[in-house]
Amino acid sequence: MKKTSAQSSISSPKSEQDLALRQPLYVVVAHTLQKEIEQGKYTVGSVLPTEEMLVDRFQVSRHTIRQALRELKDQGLIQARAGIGTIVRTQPGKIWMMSGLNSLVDLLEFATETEMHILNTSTVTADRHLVKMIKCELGSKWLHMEILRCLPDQPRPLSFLKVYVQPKYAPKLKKLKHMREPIYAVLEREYGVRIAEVRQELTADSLDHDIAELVDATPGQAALSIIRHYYDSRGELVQIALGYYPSGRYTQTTRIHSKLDE
Amino acid sequence: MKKTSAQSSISSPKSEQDLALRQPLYVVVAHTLQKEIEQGKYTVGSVLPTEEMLVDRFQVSRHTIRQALRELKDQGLIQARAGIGTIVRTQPGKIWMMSGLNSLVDLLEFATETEMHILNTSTVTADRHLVKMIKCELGSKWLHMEILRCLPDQPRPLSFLKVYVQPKYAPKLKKLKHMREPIYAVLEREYGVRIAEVRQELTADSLDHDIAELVDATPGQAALSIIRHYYDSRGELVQIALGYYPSGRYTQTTRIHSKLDE
DNA sequence: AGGTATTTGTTCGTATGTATT
DNA sequence: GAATACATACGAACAAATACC
Repeated sequence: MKKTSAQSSISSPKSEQDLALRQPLYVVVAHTLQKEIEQGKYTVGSVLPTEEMLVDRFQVSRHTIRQALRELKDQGLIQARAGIGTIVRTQPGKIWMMSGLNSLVDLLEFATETEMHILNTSTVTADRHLVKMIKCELGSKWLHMEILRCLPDQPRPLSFLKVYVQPKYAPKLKKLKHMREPIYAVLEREYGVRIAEVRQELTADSLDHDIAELVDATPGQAALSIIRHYYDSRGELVQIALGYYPSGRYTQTTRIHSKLDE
Repeated sequence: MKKTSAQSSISSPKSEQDLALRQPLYVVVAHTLQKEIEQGKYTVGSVLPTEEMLVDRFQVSRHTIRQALRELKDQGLIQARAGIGTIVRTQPGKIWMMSGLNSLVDLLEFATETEMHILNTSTVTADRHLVKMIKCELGSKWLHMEILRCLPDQPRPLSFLKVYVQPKYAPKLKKLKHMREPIYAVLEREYGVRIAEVRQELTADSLDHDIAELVDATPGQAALSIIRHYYDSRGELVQIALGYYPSGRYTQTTRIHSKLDE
């Protein structure tokens, strides 16, 4: 007499869960609310239903509702204040599409909008120079690809990428010449790999002659250089990308929130 | 017979709580564990005590332990995996001190280590140019300060900052010429303002002549330009900072995690 | 100004599911 | 398959912040 009062309005009890969605309840709730915010059901500045009302609506415990709201809070989507309620802060996607990078979802979705032209592909062993560049293990082997990333309606490339992928994923990658989807999407489709975390390191640099020519920029021009390490859900490093973004073509916004301060 | 079994080993029952620390239990637990990781009690790669053991040790519920661990997880400090345990991923502070920016705490602590030389102070009204630069409201008034930020043992400045602060905080700021603490610390000490969120926008630029001279760099050299908007816990904008970091003097690392993907 | 209702924040307890060894 | 350890989910209560009268 405890199991009978479970889910009702958000996902069918057992039929649809078989193939696709066996997701936790709080994820379902969070997604539902996020979609509704995107669709304008709750506008920026407006107040979300109280936790108790959401409990009634989704027929889950307050604990589950709060966990869902915490996800949205961590994304900077909403802001909760005791005594007031939960207000919508920003509309996801809309404004930040091209520049935003607040969550992994944003990062990956942004990558989807670009075209990838693969210049060359090779297999490399990490020497000291490469170890220093991308902070991998000495002697480790990698599939190396050089890529130009372009936006559909822009004359000049967005960036030049040097990508290093674990060799076990080489078969499906090494013959590619052109992609409309990022490499992580290929890995997911072909190998079932899901990226769970990205760590990136960001500096300013001057473009050298070779790269400047590739991206149609002037040598010495300022550029963002970004090194990204991609990890799967088990914490294994699957991909490293080194990107050069000439100044004026890319801006990155980040949100840093405080929960633990002293 | 429920309240008597509360806190014991982490904070004295009622004596020390009066003046300073009336913090939630999970914050205390999180801080304690973080300090212990910093001090090497748990090294990188090692396994933290199980949640049940932590329940015994801190004499709090598992829910509270999990909330504490979630804080550390969100910072990228630890990684939990079912069936395995909770492993330490990175040692906070140590390596990333100069470069790291994973949480607001890192950002603010990093700022503490620098010396600020205030070049000049003035009051400005936002014109179209300023609105475009720092994305504030047209006609709003700001206390403007130009600052050189230096690291104690480095010959050249780390960065040049143009800072805009709400005029209501001007009295305690406008006569300053030198600080060993960042502006937010002054605001907190003098006005009780606590920064709860920072949004930053990051691009690469070439240094113009004036700024290059100030930071002892060559004109045209690449630099990170970072715009930061500081908000308090009520979501009010209290400060905007525009920083120029010549290439080679500053690197920023960020961690992006996925919890909600579809 | 002050008290009460509302709403989120924190904390306890308990049970079951899932991943790993 | 069994034991271990984290993940998810239920319920309940009180505290703290805010709004309203």
